[in-house]
Amino acid sequence: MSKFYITTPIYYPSGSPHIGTCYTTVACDSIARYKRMQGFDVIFLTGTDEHGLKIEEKAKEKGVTPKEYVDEIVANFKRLWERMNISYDRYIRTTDDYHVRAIQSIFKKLYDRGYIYKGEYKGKYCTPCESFWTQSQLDENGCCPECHREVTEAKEEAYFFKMSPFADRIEKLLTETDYLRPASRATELVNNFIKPGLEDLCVSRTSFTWGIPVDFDPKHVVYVWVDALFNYCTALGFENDRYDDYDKYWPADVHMVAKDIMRFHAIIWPAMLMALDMPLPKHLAVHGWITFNGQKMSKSLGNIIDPFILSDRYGADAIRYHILREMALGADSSFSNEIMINRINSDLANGLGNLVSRTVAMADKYFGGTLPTEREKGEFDDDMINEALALRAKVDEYIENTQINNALAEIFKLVSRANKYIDETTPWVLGKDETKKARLASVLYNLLEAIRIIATLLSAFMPETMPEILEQIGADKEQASYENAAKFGVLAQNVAVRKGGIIFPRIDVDKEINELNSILASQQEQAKQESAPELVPIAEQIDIDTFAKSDLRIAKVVSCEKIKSSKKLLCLHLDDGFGERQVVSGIAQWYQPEDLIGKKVIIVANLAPVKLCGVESNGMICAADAPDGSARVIFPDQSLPCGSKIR
RNA sequence: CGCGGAGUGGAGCAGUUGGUAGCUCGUCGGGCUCAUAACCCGAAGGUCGUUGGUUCAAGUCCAGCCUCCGCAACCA
Repeated sequence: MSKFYITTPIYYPSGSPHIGTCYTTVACDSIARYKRMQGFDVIFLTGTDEHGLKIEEKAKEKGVTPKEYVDEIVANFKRLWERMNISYDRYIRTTDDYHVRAIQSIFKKLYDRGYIYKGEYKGKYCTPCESFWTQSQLDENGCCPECHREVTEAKEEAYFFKMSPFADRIEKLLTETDYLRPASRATELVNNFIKPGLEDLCVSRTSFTWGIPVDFDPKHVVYVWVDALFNYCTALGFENDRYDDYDKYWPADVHMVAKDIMRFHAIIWPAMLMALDMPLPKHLAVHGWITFNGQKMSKSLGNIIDPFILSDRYGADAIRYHILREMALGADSSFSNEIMINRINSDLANGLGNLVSRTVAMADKYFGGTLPTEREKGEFDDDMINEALALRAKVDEYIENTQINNALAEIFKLVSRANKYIDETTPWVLGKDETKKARLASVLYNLLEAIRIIATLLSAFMPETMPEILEQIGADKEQASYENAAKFGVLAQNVAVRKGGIIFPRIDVDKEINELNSILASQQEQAKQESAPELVPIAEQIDIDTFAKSDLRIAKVVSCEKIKSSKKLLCLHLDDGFGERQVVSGIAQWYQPEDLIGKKVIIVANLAPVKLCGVESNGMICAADAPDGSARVIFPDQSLPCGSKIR
């Protein structure tokens, strides 16, 4: 029996799982189930990446230990996976002790081989907080985001992983093999990261402690790359004795990830495996994001789609079907309540559900539920039967290429074909004619067979409802096997149907959309309240002399234009009373150049010049934070002359 | 000129190596009545973002332009 190893990423439990993580997991689950059905020896792995500064901070905010904090969220993830019928074989947590030990030994191995070396990490350092920050983490004044005091350039001792030795091999992996799916993303990676030269990767930190200690240098903690990526191996027992099937299952057949972490899996992960001379995973399947009404999902927009709510309303399988059917491998897919409900109605309720319902009802009505064994072939039979017989091979191929949406589309073509077959053969007419009983039995039998094949193949994608359908059409487990999905005539000639409830109820579109919108609105309200702008604490006290060092002046905007290569920057030419001055300001999102030209503003006149996106900036325009997160420029009394000093 | 993606009937998308546009939903008309007002058939609707080029022939190749999106950068 051949093996098949498929993984989701390990998710970062800094918040509840959303529809995007749900998609990745459901997609992997469906492939795992399909492969199991085909007889593969499958391991399906998912888990959580639980270390790092962010978790440490969130836990601190809540007043619990980091472990307590992640335990709670992990429970949430597991609850959702249970709700969505995720059949994972293993769940790895990077806080599991076997993983911790394994990572320490992997880190040491990389070090011993010379691929990890000790170096210096440069960044902004806040002395009172003893914390390192990157440029983007700093607050709006370029100060420490925690205490809002000044930061200094500083260096931190850190371990680095050498990337450059692997650049060529990685480029080949991306451009000359079918590792990356879709392959079209390779150019992006090569142009952005490989061609400019791969920089060595910082793989340890001393600025936080919630992580795996480097055992030979314990003031360091292993940073996410080594810690998280190797989960795919440690979960099989690599460098630990919790499991012992690394040799059997590695390399992975498919790593599925969303596009935001493609880079890590396409470049960094292969590099680390190469450094240890380990086999590389066979495929990296990259999918897009689920966007909500065309926008990226985000907490601040309050448009996070809650899979718990949706699955409670429409059932896990309906949600699984919708997201699997909608998402094409490379591209983003737009989600809206309307699209989802329409899809559920047309495909599941009108198409499949109704097909089962009418077929079973007719078997019931004309034959009391049990078909007689006499048969009579007729026109249209072969056409539908052939289509049914050809289906499995097509689905196999799509699954092989991780194209789940196409696999589902293919299956639903047979649903349509079967519905059409009913119209072609008009069983209700046959039912009125005693001499046509054998023909009628054939028609119904063929329909039941088509449904059996459909439901069998679909059970990997909709594991909750398909058994119900199979039950209704009188198919037993053996008859609903993968093996039998490529055969016609498997059900007993005198098969007995069991009429049951409606499997996919039709949804009242308008009513549901209204209700979902009101749920969304109340969520949004809640999100707003939770993120109610806490005022930035007043900074450390200073004396008048310190303040006097800042020279604030009135200046008039003479001209202003957008800086083309950036999204947020405006370049302003000012008259500061002494002459012309060029200032760059990050307010392009909120102000058009015309809004500012001719206006007087307040500038910090004695700031050291800097270059932003290549444009020199001498000073800064004063602006204040608005509650919605935007910045509003402060306009002083417009009669003040340019150059007036503010004090 | 930072990198990449996208612009196709009302909406969402297919269109492989160039040969006069397809699918799903929606709309309209018809049929049927077994079924979850479901199902089946038919019709309307597109100068395939724009301009120019290559070709007997371009949505499909080449060049320029416009618009949208994502990433990166950056937000003093």
